[in-house]
Amino acid sequence: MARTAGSSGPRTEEAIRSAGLALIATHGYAAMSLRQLAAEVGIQQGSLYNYFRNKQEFLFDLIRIHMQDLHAALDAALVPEGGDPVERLTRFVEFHVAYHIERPQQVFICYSELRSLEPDNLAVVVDMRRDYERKLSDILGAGQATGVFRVDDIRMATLAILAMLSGICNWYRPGGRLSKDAVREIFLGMVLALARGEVPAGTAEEAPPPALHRRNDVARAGAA
Amino acid sequence: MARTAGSSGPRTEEAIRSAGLALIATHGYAAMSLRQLAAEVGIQQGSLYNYFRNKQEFLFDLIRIHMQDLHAALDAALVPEGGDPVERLTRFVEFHVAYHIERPQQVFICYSELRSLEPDNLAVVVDMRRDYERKLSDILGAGQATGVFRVDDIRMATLAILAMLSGICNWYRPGGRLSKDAVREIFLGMVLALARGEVPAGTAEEAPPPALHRRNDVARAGAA
DNA sequence: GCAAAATACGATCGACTGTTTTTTTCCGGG
DNA sequence: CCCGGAAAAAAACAGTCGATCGTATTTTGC
Repeated sequence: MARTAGSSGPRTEEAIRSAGLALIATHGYAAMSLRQLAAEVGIQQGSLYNYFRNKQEFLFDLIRIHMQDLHAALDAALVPEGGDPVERLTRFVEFHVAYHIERPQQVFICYSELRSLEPDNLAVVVDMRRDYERKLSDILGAGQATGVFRVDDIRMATLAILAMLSGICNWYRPGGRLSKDAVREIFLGMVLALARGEVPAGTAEEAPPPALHRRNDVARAGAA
Repeated sequence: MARTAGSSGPRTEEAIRSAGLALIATHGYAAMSLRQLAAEVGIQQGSLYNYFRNKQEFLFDLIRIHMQDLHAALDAALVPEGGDPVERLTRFVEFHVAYHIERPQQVFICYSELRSLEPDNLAVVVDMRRDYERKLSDILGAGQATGVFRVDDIRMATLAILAMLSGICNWYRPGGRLSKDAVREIFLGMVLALARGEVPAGTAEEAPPPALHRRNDVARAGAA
């Protein structure tokens, strides 16, 4: 036998993609064998090579396409460009949480399988991620300029926010205690609190925050 | 030839452990071959089996021992048990950042290689992590009771804080822009801001926060 | 200095790996 | 109806994998 009845290229390609996503997310790229993947799709292992040149290209495509989709979706969520920084940060957080919570497997792979990418492929993905981070940094910077945000260090705040938001994928399960909407609003509240900074009780709202735990004195102590 | 001159069990064991840590952190558990590990240590592959029964046990020991050390170190950092919640949270954050920033490889493995653990071993590690999380939750709960902390959901705040703190290991490099101490203080400030919650400008400091972005109405909308 | 334990070698096992090639069959457009 | 290209099977390749074994040598305790 050879070509099976009812076979269709695009349909098989999609099946390979989604099966590969699940297998890599569950067992990891290195631990997923192509025989396992083929069995999941219902074809022979050799036939996979009608759809990619090698295993590495398959992983890279999976990651690259997700990152491209992510960028496009974020840009769509952030138009119109106007709005004050609080509103833009709100839109960013609500988008990020909603998008990631729907695609936990892709997100997990994009973080945990970077080490499985060959150097050239890794460089491409790292650049895309840096662009994404910058979009958040720009919002924080704008809010810092108008005074609605008070973070010690914009770069640190960017990384902290992305880490806590992306971490949702590690524990959120549909049907859990909280709905997706609830999780989104709770995390939005925490991000806004973080961005607005420390305002200890008893301080007039327009007064600058006390020096306690603010950096600038210690920040460059160990800079290279 | 057989036993080599100058060979010592404990010394080899430590060499295997540290080489394995680096290899797994770099390439992943599945991608690390025992031949690679043995070559790094400078012994033959079969000799590794004098130090563990199989590859899985090696990974499990690596993770389990780290978690045990982590717990012991945290407990030591949190004594005496007294102190107000802000001080205890400060101690927790400063400990967590300092401890994790010194052991990025262990931390990375403990998060990313959980999927490589066999079910029984995984259950042990998950339990240990839950205990660790609970210690942070208890601090947040105490602060919530006295009113110094105002988070919408203690469980979410626990996960958010741990995610943003542990994320430091993913990007911190010695000799970077910020010293370890600076990173620690900046993240402490962000955690405190997050825990103290949203206090919009114009609100009296003792008045309860406005309902905007607070949960309770929406939290159980999709609960199972 | 001698016996027992510790340590490592070196060869080997069968199973599995990613990949290539050839062959067979089916699908879609003329 | 039929033919070219698409799709999959089938078989094979050369390596590598984790694991086991008997054996040789060194270290250690007495």
